Amino acid sequence: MLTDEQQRELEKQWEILSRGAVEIIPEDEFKRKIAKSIKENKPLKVKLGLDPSAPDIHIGHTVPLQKLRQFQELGHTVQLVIGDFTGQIGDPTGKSETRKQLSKEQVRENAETYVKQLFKVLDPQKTEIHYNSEWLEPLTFVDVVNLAGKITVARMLERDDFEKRFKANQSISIHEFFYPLMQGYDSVALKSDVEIGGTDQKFNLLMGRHLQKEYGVEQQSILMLPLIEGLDGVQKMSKSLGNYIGIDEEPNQIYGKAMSIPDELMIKYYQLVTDLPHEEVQRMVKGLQEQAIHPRDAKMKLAYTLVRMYHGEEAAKEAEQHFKTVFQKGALPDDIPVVELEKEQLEGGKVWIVKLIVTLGLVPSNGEGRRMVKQGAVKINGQKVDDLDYEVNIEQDMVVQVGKRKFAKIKLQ
RNA sequence: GGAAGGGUACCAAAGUGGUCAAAUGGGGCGGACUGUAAAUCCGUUGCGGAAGCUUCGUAGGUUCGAAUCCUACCCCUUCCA
Repeated sequence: MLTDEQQRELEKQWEILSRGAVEIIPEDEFKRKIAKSIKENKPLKVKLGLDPSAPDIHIGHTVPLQKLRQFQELGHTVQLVIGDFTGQIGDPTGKSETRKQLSKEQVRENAETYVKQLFKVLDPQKTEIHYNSEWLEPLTFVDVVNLAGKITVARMLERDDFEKRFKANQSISIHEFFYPLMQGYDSVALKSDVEIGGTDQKFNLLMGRHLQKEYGVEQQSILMLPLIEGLDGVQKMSKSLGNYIGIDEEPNQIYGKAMSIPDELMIKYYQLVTDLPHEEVQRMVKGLQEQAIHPRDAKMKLAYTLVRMYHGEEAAKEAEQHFKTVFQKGALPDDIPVVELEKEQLEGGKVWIVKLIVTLGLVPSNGEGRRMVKQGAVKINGQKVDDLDYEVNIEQDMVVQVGKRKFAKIKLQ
């Protein structure tokens, strides 16, 4: 039995940890684990698996990270599993190109940047870092066959994407079946108490429970968090889709990208990827629903918060100021990238407009450049240029703009 | 191993000897309107300042001319074994 104080602690932890979770499997077991941890004063081991092929973290990744942070603040331990072994095998998602294999050194290198970024959210003192090659690589073929024997094909085909592909008569490689097995085996090796992941991970997470039981290890509880949509508001945030906000990005970038998300997404972002106190988020949500707060202001606050989280208060203020002057007042930003031009590139001080914007790196090709000029997207010192044959008299500190966001300042050599 | 169908641009999908740098839709990009939101409207979407060049799985061939026909190869799917 718990003392009254312990009981209160349990309720508090449960309230915080279950907040925002889409599903907890099984709920009562998870609660019992927390209770036991409090009673025995023993932290829970909370596992999160990571894919080392994409070493840049975006705020989509921070959804589980924020949750882990909460675990840590309540005294629990985080087990980060870097899937270096898994990453060497291939691609489980059925996409056609095979993922390029990473060498061990690359993986370690990636992992380092990765971990550095992770610690912007997590507490290093309460984080263990593991590489799953540690226990997967030594397995013999017999071990692997035994592992495969713990599961049937029918069970495998329960997994959503396998099922779909199977029904659609699309190919499924045998090795893809090993992905969930390997991930599940990680939980066996680490004796994890809890594993967290996105809703898309449900099958893999459950596999961990299944295998732990098979191998006689206490089963982990599962805590599933929502996936977050990217800047387009439709697709899951991912690097390959380019709809992400990276936590290592420039303050102005983060601020700007945050401002461009659809309104409907704001609440989700507030709830899942900010570190604001629960009560404050609630106020915001209510304000928006009752239209007491202008969506634009709410979004600016969101943008501000995100910059503050990863670059600090000062940077957030500056980014906000920058946004106001550049986009709300239409002024020029004060940090325009300076591009140096060599004298040889100028013929008598004049350069063809299309060539100029290509040289400055504002557009990738002449064709694209021509289009931009034709469409009135090009400005020189604030003056629109839509004459395709225009020859520019290059001057020192001339500012060239393409579209709303791309600027360059010319420096003559 | 056998038989059949298929591989077209960022994606989906037309095109089956010239008028095809390749319809249409989605996505992207730019402009207008706004709040760098949504919705809407307009434009644009291989490279090249032009002549032209390269592109329809890969390599050859037929032809004045090929995404389209022929040959070989690679890959995917289905059915049979």
